[in-house]
Amino acid sequence: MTHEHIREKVLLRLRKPLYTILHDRNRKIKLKTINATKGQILQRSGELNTKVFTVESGLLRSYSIDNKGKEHIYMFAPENWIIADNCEGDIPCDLYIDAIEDSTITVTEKDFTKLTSDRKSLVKRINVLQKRVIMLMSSSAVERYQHFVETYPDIIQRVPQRMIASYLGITPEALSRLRKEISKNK
Amino acid sequence: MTHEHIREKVLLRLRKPLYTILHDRNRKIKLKTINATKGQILQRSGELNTKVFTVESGLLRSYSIDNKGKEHIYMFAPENWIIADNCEGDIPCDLYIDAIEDSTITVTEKDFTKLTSDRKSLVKRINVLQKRVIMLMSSSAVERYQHFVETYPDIIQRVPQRMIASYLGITPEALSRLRKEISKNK
DNA sequence: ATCACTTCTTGACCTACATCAATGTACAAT
DNA sequence: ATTGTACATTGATGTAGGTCAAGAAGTGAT
Repeated sequence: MTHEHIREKVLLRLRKPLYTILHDRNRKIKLKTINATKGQILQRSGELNTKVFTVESGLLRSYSIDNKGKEHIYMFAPENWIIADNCEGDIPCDLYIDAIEDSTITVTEKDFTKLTSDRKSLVKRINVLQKRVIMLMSSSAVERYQHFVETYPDIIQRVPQRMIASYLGITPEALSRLRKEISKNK
Repeated sequence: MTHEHIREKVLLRLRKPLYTILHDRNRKIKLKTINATKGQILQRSGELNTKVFTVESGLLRSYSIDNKGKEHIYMFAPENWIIADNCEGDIPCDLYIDAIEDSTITVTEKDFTKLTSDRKSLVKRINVLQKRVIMLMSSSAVERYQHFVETYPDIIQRVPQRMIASYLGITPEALSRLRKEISKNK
């Protein structure tokens, strides 16, 4: 069974009905309280999602699935925690969110109009960190290097390699060898 | 030479004079513009620091130093980026910040009084992520596990081990073995 | 009670990356 | 020109943690 097959299988398992809305506390500010049963999925990677979940009781988690079908948990959210994918309204999410225990959750919509430029920069920063954490957990050194090169092509020119290595979480020796491999395969 | 010795040596190298203030643009809002030369350190780990650096030109980096004296770069900050340790006013910083190139930087004070509860939660989240990134880069699986147990003792009771493993970035098998080791050494 | 299902554990083996040590290379200071 | 210093590369070897496969133990459904 190839990685593709495993991934397919895992993703299939995830295609289940979405949560049901049990109670509309206040329509005007788009705030709903829902109950989710253990295992229920609240959000899928790839969806355009603008929801923020506040856990009243129970336990949620957010996670990504890598190209081998392996889950990587990004965050647990017990009582009083807020959990959401840090994607903007028109960008597909990276994360799945589901319930580890039966949970009661308040759902609100992200309000992008209310974002001050100051808060926007915080949100952006969280975005970068989210990607970084997921990368560190699920990608090889080669993948992390290539992602870095694509994302910050200018930085590469300006800092010594050993600092790139230090950013990627590997040794300068490993980076040197990995670059050699990459250039060989072209 | 032991790790302690190496660490001492590295830390010694870092005890150099702080930056000098060249220009006070506006005292009232505590905003200063400074020039830093390549290699100059703007902030040290362990300091109580409430400064935020905005890079006008040049390139800064923030990094931590682990218990073997090894640097781990947390972030590069080229032109127009903001860089700061995400510590609160009365908690010592985890990060060093220095200049990779000669740089011009605007320095502002963090203003905790102005933090809305909403923004506070974003800042808190960044804090958690910062620790997580540094952990993933510089700590072993055992250390990450122990840190997790200390930080979220309740979560441990509520989720299957394989999810803890998935959060830590290791396999369930590895976690099982590592727990065995830890319990053996007690 | 039994079956299916999931989780945890254990063993054997593998691999990505680390460590250590040597060499090369560029460039700044004298 | 020469020496020093920081950086990159390469080789030999070590190791933390991954992979695969096989139990064991718990748990819920029939």
